[in-house]
Amino acid sequence: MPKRVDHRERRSLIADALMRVAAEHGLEAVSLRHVAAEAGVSAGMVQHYFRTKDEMMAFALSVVREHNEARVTAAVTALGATPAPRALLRTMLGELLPLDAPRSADGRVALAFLAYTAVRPAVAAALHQDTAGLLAFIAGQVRAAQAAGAARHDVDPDRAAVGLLALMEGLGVYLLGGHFPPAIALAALDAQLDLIFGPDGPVG
Amino acid sequence: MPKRVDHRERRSLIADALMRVAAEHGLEAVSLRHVAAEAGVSAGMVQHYFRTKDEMMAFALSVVREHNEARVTAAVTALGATPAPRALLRTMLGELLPLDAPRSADGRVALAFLAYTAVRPAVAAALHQDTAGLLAFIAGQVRAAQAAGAARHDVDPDRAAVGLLALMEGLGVYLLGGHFPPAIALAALDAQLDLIFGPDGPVG
DNA sequence: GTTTTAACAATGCAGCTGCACTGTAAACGG
DNA sequence: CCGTTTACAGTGCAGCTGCATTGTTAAAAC
Repeated sequence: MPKRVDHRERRSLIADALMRVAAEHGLEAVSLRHVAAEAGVSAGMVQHYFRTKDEMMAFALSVVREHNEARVTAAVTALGATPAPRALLRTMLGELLPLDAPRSADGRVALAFLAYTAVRPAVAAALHQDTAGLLAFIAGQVRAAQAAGAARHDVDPDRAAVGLLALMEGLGVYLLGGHFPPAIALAALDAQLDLIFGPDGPVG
Repeated sequence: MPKRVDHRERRSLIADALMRVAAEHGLEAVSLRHVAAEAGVSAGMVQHYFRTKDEMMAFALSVVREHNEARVTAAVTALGATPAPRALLRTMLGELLPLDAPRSADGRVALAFLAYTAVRPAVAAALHQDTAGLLAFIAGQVRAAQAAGAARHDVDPDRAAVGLLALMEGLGVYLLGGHFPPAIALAALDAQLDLIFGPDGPVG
């Protein structure tokens, strides 16, 4: 072997370039040569680390998922040991919203992949797991708040979880499309939390 | 002139073919020749009615918007003269969800265009108008229900409208991705209406 | 010190892309 | 009857696509 190289590092380098291209020009602008140019490497090198374009796309999708997961866990752990469910959800869902440039770039890539996987169902399995995990987590938080008397008892935790997650996704889509500014999205998120936890919930 | 032809009809024919291609294989599979083959016409004819591909894409986007608008107005007018706000919104938002094959196909195209316009902001102006119109309409319905005592008074109509529309959009995205079945989406929509109008609103 | 092998780089190729261009047939105005 | 105009069909072309192939270099294994 020559200079042994960290494969993961190179693949991440390429995937980052891919995401930059996708965030700026869309997924259909992603080609081996474009990505290679963006990464500042030769097209041959890209082919060396990804045997096919599909393999590269799949890896990039997994990176997007890891970004989101890292964001969620970072936001959650930053709140300390036993945060109030409402504050936890507000932080978590707010973190997933494309409210600044880096999250907006990630969001555009994620949206592109959403459209991508909607047409290639075989690739979408991992996304389903993420959604299911988030739903279970959110529902658990709502249930915990109900048990503590900090949420309305006439809401179904599972349906509320679906509603909360879908609301966040929809807000993200509209934000990415520039349909309304971030403040509106945050206000809608808080209003939704008010509806579930009551207007007097901890952390308005 | 030879046989005078209805331009709009031909353009619609081509746009329909484009949407079929986009719904099945994504927007990146849309090419002059693919669309022409799907429409059963020559590639030269497509070029005759659309001078550039961008012009064709823009027209197809407008067709998607018209589809949605037609669906909304049809659903609304079918409810008669003075429907209850909650029933109206339930019908309208339910109609916009990709719950069956034709709406799913339209939804996939719409999602593809969402990702498309997120990267080409210049094309998105018309979509903003649609969103603004829907938001104003929904907020008006919530306000009317409040005035009639048929909705909670502690909800802000504008925020509720944003929440309702974003919820619907998010549910649509998750449905298209196959993240959960239609029944879950409808349950979440009804639960959300319960939160805004109270569990005893007309038409459960 | 030789052989093997990983890490690239470069080239080539068939196929597709949007688009310009040319050709042809037909209906209308004169 | 004729020229203009519209509605197509067909061809050609430069450029890009993914991918296979073929180098070339250099570090590791023996």
